[in-house]
Amino acid sequence: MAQIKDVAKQAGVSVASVSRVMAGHAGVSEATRQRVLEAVQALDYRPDLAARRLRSRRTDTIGLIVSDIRNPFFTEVSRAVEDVAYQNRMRVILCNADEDPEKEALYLDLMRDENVSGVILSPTLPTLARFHPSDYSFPVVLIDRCDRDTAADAVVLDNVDSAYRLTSRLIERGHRRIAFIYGATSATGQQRHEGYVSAMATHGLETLAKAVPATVDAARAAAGEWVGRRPLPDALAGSNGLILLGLIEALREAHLRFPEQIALAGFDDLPWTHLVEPGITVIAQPTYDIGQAAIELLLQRIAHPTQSVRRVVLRGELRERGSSAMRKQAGSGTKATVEG
Amino acid sequence: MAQIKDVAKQAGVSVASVSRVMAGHAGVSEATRQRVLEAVQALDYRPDLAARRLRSRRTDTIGLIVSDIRNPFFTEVSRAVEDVAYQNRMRVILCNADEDPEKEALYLDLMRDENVSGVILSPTLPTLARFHPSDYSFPVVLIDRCDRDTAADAVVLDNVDSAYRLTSRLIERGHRRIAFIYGATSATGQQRHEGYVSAMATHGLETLAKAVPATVDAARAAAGEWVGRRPLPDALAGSNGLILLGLIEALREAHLRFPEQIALAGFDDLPWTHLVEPGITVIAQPTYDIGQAAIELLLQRIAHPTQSVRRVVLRGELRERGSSAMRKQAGSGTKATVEG
DNA sequence: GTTATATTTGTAATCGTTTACAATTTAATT
DNA sequence: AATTAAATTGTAAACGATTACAAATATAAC
Repeated sequence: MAQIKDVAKQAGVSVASVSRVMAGHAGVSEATRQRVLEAVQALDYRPDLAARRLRSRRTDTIGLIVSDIRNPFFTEVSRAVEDVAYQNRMRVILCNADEDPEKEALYLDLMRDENVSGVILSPTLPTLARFHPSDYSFPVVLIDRCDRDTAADAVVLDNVDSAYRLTSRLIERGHRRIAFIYGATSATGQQRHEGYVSAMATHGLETLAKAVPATVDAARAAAGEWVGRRPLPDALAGSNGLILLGLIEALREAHLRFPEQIALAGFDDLPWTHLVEPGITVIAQPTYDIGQAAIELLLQRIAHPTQSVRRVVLRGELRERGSSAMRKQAGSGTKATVEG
Repeated sequence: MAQIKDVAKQAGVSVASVSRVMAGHAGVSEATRQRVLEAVQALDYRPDLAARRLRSRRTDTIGLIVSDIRNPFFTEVSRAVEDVAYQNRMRVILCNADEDPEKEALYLDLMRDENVSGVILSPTLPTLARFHPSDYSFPVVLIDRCDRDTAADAVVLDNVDSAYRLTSRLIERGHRRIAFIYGATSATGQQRHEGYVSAMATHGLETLAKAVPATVDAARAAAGEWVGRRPLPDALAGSNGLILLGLIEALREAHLRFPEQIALAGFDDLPWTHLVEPGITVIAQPTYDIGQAAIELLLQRIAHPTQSVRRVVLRGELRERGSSAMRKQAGSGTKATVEG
């Protein structure tokens, strides 16, 4: 492997000039710039990153710690982060905390070791509760999960509003007894619950909510209890994609059809929400935009460490499909049977 | 930040001893080991990775280049890779090539720059066609996609066999005119097509196959042609999850129900395959195992650079659900209507 | 108690860059 | 042409670890 001194010799200049050209620094004449670039080409020189990072004390690397890589929300976010980061000559280290606070702490430690320029983090609840930016040696941008009073850069959905709108739509469609099953282990679940409660209160309706661990199985079990009792709720709503999946499974187990026997709605517009007949009404998150906003916010923060704390709130989009249809009305699609 | 010499001073030993303790090398007495560890604790010392990597010329980092991070297959693989890697004190750089050969080449270049210990790669077709391990400065393990004659470490599904079994099952169920829509841009699509052709030939049946770009839209368009014509095929099969999704959308558009009017089967057991009534018959890939096998193979290769080339072939599991049911028979589930 | 051997320790060179600073060249001004 | 200022270039000292190699110490063998 060619080194910087080989290039310098070949180009007939000093190593300093080569370094300056490689880093794109000013203060080097066009003539030497050309000669250096030629030598670089000729020798296929690539600067040694370890040496560069040691000396310059910068890594141009950012860390992305997601709570669950299997969640399509985070894969889409990570695509955006990666795209923008590489456009800005930054590397990305992607870590999956699997909703485990210990793993999360481990990865945050690792970020310190790697001396990253910054981190994008979707924190677990305990980490968020104790989160202070000053505890970290690098700037942090929170995504997806953030409390109202967390003093940190963040990019989040308008969770309360979105849940309010989703619930309101169910109410508009004639549903009254609306059960809400939400994730107990994340800030988003709590905030979406808040929006649900608020919408129910506005319309003078009683709430039927239950907090569960954010897994398909827990949601199915919880929903199983609701649908096993009589009277049935008019509608079931879930605070995220996994929970929604659990709700559907519970309905299938109980041989209940939606929307004829019980309506359904939730968060996250996953690939299957329009496939499951007659389609499921959801709040769609602007996932790519969230990632993009997060990395841009982080790059700004890195460039201006003292600028004031910013919070970007993006709006969820209500996508209404058959699952939230009016009660006591025949399914409008291909199904022939009405009310079991 | 404490440095190695601070620790050495605090512990009353030389920097060499500290280094040896940190690296877990032998040849240091238990007494000094303890004193060093105490000093490390006291000063909260963490070795500088850039310095270590520069001097030792090792990064203990592996690269994982996946073709499409949105594909659940790859997210699951990446979880496994990450788990095993971190257990072995290795870092992972995850890159998403988005099925774009140029991006892929860029990332492979980046891996060289990062001086990674090894790379796990699911190559695009052009890269695979010209793939020679010796072209890279690091060991490479291929996953998911590999030709029969590629001389490289690899972990793949038994694509031909799995497709053969899937097709055979459709034939057993009474289907004769089976259309197969497969991805033209990956080795897996081609191999699964081969298995389909082979099964059809074994049973003396004519093939109805079409290669498409591996996207939902392309699959829907292609399937749209089949289902627009008469006579209808008896069954539709797709070579991966995205294509399967396209097939279902095409059926919905044409108001065709499965399995009553046309049967359906495919690859990849995604979260929704059992939700779409009456469930879709698929070949499930052991995704986590594939990732695990890949990283283990890579670690072995790193430890023994000259060992002979290995290929791990994992078996796909046929999961039969309602979508492949016998022709001319009423749906056995909740649906009331028979044959449109 | 010597000698030989094995184990443990320390010194100092090294990894390949960046960058402060000084030295030089070029351009601008008088 | 002399002087000053600006732009360019080069020299050499970092950056913070690892690791030959030599030196010192402990252990074993006789």
